[in-house]
Amino acid sequence: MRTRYAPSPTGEPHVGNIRTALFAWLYARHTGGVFILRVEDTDLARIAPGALEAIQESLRWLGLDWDEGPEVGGPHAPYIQSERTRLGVYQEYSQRLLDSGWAYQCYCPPERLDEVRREQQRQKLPPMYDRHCRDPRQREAMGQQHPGAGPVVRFAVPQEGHTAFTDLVRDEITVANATLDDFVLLKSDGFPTYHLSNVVDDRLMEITHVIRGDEWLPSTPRHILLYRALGWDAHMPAFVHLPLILGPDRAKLSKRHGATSVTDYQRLGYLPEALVNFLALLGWSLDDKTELMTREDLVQHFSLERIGKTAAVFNKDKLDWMNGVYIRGLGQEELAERLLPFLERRPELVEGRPKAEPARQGEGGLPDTIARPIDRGYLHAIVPLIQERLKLLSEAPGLVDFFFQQELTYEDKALNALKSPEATRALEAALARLELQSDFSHEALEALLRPMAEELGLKTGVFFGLLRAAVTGRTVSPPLFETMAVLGRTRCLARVKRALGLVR
RNA sequence: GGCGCAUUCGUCUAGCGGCCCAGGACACCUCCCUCUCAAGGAGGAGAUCACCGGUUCGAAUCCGGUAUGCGCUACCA
Repeated sequence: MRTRYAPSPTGEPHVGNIRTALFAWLYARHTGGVFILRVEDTDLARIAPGALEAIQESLRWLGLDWDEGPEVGGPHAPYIQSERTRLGVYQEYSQRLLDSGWAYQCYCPPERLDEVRREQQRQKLPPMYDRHCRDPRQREAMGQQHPGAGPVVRFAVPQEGHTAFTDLVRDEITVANATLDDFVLLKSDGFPTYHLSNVVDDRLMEITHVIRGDEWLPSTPRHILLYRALGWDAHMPAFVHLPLILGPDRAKLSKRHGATSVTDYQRLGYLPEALVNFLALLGWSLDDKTELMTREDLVQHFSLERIGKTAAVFNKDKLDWMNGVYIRGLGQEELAERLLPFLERRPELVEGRPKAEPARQGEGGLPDTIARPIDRGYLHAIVPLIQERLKLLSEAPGLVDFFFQQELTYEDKALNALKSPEATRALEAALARLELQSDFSHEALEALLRPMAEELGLKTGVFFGLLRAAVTGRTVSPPLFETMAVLGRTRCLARVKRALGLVR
């Protein structure tokens, strides 16, 4: 089996798009086939600088390796369509269609096309090219009228009959040829349109399964017609149209919906393994129960038969949950490593992150006042305390900053809780005991402090809350005794004293 | 406007004629655990299977129509 992912380098790849890559990759890996990356950059106006790199980075980050394509090469190189255009690949097939009468040159200027379209819309007719230049005499006249502009090549769609094909997801699809217009194959700049380049390259690269988004379903009949016109009937690939991914408003997911590019998710602190798992479940399922699957599980179980037909809303809450599950499943060393770039705010450590971009939401890192590089040994001690409290890697700075601050900043809520004679009395008593305590293991601290609550006539929740506020500056933190143990005796004593100083 | 596709809890989905007055997951609610927050455990609420008609002893599952939604309708992919 040979599948391909054929993105257009117009920007950072978006999750809907990369889901298509995932499915094509999964199918190739599942069948022991070949996964190809092909770049469809035939629209000069739309290509974005750096987009190709972003696509490759995204694929790499998710672990979707390609067997043929940019950088790795392959028997059908080049894999970049602008380069193939320069080699005359599409020109050749366009000429072949011209010679066999399946295509014709069209000299209609854009203004005329616009006008025709407007008129059709006014009359509530389907907007289609009126096939003006399909007539050789008209064509010649038009050519003389507009000598400057290079002509485009259009496909001569049969005006009668139907075109049918089988989609592996949706079964039989039939369209009346009369509803198809004479679409452009070769643009006046000499570059092919998607329809031509896609069909030609899929054949030349011996693609067996065309796996792509549902938005391509309507143009598949054109592609079928092209295969036939080129005499490639016997080599028709199987078509697999994937259900679309929708935003919360149920419209096709796009940039309007906020964070949708793969690199955005990376920056926000999602794990690639979580994203892969989540994306695989958008339009595919194994059974009625299984949801957590590693990349290996997915490769092993993936099948075209179990791809769904209905468009799916991207459920961010569920992704967040799944990301938390994967974070909890990480080894502590591993988690610490992955947390480092988010803590130090060293963008170059977040793989694939293009160098000098301004920090985005969730990317704050620890305050600049905290020395870099941060102490790894200390971080390793902290990690177990926050592991089950993280949904996103980017949440770490907000959870651990108090561990690192030299001069603790107190939340208003925490400070207010300390401002009562009761609180002062409790803190003073605790401080006195802590000063005599040398063992700062969490067990020892608990053994020391828990009985104190009763002595002071305070509920443990209240008493521990006061200590928490004094030692972390927060009303919410990891468990008190473990936190104090990690902070250590010196910091704890200093902080309790400082808190007393602030409220006395 | 034309063409195409789709329609099961708020969301992702299971279901391919009787096992389903519909199962799982996220989110939500309650309780348990508990020093806060999480995590975890136990429950709960939530879907007249879009609607109408047909086929059948029997339909979420098959057929037809309707409605709604989405996609496509460029010298963009």
